[in-house]
Amino acid sequence: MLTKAPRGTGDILPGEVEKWQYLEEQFKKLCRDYNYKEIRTPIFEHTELFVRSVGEDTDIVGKEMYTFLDKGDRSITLRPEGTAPTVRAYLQHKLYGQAQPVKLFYYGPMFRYDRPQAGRFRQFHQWGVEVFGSREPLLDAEVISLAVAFFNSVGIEGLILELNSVGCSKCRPSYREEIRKYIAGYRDSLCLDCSRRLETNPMRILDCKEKNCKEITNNIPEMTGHLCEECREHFKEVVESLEAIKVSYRINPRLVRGLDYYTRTAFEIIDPQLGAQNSLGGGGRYDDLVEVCGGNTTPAVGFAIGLERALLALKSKSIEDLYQEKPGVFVAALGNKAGMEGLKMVTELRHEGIKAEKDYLHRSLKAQMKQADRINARYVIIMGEEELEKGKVLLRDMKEGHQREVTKKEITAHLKEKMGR
RNA sequence: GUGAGUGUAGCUCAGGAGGUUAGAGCACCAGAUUGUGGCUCUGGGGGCCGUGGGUUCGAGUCCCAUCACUCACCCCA
Repeated sequence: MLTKAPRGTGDILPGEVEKWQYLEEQFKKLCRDYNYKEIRTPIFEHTELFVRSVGEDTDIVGKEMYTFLDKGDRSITLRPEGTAPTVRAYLQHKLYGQAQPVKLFYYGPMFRYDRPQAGRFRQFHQWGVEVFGSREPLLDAEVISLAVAFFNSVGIEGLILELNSVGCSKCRPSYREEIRKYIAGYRDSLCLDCSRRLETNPMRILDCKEKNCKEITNNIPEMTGHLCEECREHFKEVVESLEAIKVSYRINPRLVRGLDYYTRTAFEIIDPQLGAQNSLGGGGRYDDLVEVCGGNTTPAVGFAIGLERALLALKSKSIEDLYQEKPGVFVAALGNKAGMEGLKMVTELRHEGIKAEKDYLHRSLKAQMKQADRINARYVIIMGEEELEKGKVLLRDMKEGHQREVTKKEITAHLKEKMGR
């Protein structure tokens, strides 16, 4: 236990972390181009925030939250998602007073108490964007296109964008009733979860993977046919906008997201090559959430992408494809006196922006050469007693395999020129 | 929370239906003309056999429990 990370968590080690850095850079760059500003919120919040916003009947709130009492008897929850905290911050700092719409992005760890499996962890990382203050369908298209652009920019291919409209507080209740009525006759044939859903959230039955439930719901009228005038128009324009900017999509009338706050647009990006957890990201519109959290009516739309899953989809790509190790210089010093000179040398080189390393284990020259080779050193500076007495060092080109004497004074300038800096 | 599978060296794995000091490859360290990398050769260090019980003269091997990992269900990123 002492030497084991808790279940569902893990360390990101050198060799793997470079991939993370690569994805993080790409995402930040993209957000800058789309004019989104970063926001950083705490990784824990008052439990109430998630219960109210994500929804009492959702799996996240019902069974997946890391909740505890702090020493002041406050109920605290490690954030299971990023939208609610962003909404909270938006209201707390009165960001509605800024130029509209407010376009934000975030990145960080999220926590859900779930049984781990491929692509699912208890601590995982998401990044997402949230836009407040516009109900324009064109904005939905922008948000979706940003998610799609990210996957394109890092070379993840073969994804499917699924799209649906889940209606609004005006048209959804009647659709819910419709489902209830339709299914009432089949009540006994439903799976256990679904008979519960019939009461709590009938729309989720559409999403059930049980064979029986699927058959029952097969002929249920679709949500898209029950949208109110405004929602239907909105959905139509989202679709048209996506076509206008050439984002391909697939309408899935059964797409129902697991968080209660979604209205109208709901979408998910799926990698069919992945296992059971194949959703790389998803999001949608949540026009009522800000109000639920105590603010004025403020339409909003956003998405979240799972980093671990993006990495899974990227698996085929090797680190070398994404990340080039900076070539450097290895200083091989022989003997104690030379060792000190070696330290001075690497310090000087580093100050010049050249990657430099030396030996700290009093190893033989042979071993030091091996080390130099391993860290991909382009040059090795060999300093022995003899050379130092003459004020000179040996400069070895590891790639060409030859070496020559250079005076110690001019070595830095020399390398600076050679290493292109 | 439910189900199935798997836990032997840093990594990937061997260990015939229980029997001596638990092996290999890779990695690591050292040496092969005591100042020169990659290739090769030689040697070396490393293992509470996940943990705890039990059966047995004897358990890495059989039984039970437990923990962890993996995959799936549920749900989602």
